[in-house]
Amino acid sequence: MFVDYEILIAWGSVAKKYKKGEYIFHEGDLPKFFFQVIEGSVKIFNTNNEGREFTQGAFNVGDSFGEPLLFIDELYPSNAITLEDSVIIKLSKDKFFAILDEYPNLQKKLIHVFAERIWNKSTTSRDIINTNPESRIISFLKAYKKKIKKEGEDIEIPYTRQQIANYTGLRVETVIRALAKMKIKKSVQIVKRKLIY
Amino acid sequence: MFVDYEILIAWGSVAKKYKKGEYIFHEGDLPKFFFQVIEGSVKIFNTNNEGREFTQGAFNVGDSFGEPLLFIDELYPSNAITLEDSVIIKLSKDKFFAILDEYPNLQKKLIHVFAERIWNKSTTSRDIINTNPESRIISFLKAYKKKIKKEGEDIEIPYTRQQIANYTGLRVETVIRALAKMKIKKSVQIVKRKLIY
DNA sequence: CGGTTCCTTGAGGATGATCAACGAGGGTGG
DNA sequence: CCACCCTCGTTGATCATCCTCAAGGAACCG
Repeated sequence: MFVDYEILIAWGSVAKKYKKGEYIFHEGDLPKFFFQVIEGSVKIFNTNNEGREFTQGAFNVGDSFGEPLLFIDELYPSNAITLEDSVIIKLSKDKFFAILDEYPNLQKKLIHVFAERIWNKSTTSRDIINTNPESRIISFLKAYKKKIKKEGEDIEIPYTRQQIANYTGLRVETVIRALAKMKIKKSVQIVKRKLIY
Repeated sequence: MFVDYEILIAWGSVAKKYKKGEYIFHEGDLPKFFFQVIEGSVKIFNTNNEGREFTQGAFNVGDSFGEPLLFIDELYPSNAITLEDSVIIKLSKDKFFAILDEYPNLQKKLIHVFAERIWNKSTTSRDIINTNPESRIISFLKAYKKKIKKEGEDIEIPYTRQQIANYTGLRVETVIRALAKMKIKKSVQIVKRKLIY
């Protein structure tokens, strides 16, 4: 979702700078704030005890994140970290609710955004549970192209092998080997280590 | 979510009977209706080409389902099927929107329900991606107990091994063998094949 | 009882994970 | 310009885990 900066500021929200790699919240924290990215980008993710990571989502300039938790009585199920130096605007839960009451069409926007996230997470689980590495990777790539509205064309994928692994729940080596096979099958191209799909 | 029957009926919704195992919609269908369970229960799930199944969620009397798709421009990512003989109320998309406009606190309810679903799906992906069969099963059991608000006590789990497998993305045999180990470790009990946790 | 559904067990195999090592490329500072 | 570092990509060998296939047993129901 995106809430106008004027509104956020009028209601007393505070912008804060974060260095690359700083945590905005941790798994298990009590959710108290609405967050929106002003500059930079944010990743929401989980790690398990072996340090393995799973990326739940990424958020860029204009996106808010973590809002669902404000509506339910649960702790954050994941961590949020900046992917680069960033500025994040922060507003207390009750003020956020007040804004929602004031601007009913923000509620509609929110419903819309939540609906998208549910759809996203449904398709992701579906793809991850059922399939082999190659299909998982293809699903991920398709989702990316869809997100940036380049579904027709071949584009360079701006993710490292490790990032793809984190999004698909695979290991780097597995991603690399799968991509190698896919290159032979010509389902992807690899030019100077850059992935094209 | 739950919308009062009087409201639904006033707006011309239709109740339909379904036999056990009938499809309400299929993956790939165009979403056109709001659905709410009046009697019986519904499961939303995916299958892959090998017939493997993944359960996305289950819905009981009073629950609506599939609503997120009404807000976005996508086809159903999953199937919906009745788990027993059921009665489902059905309302066209635009009438559903009209109701939402009429009753703003239904919007709030909807936001709340969507938020819960997002949380659910996040924790599920987290648990499924990262962990071994035993932890996945424990996560599933915990989620179930939480849902029915019996978190303190040991209860009989009303799911077959196959159903647990479908929820956790495992195979039946794996579930059975994991449960056997867990029984030895005393993390679950099995009495006359019934699972207690 | 006969059928159906569910549970169980064993053997064998495939696949992805793990561990270890190395190569390529880009950036930085001397 | 070169040396160094750091991140990212790659490869091979080995292993553990879960899946697959097959068969049979237990429980329940009409």
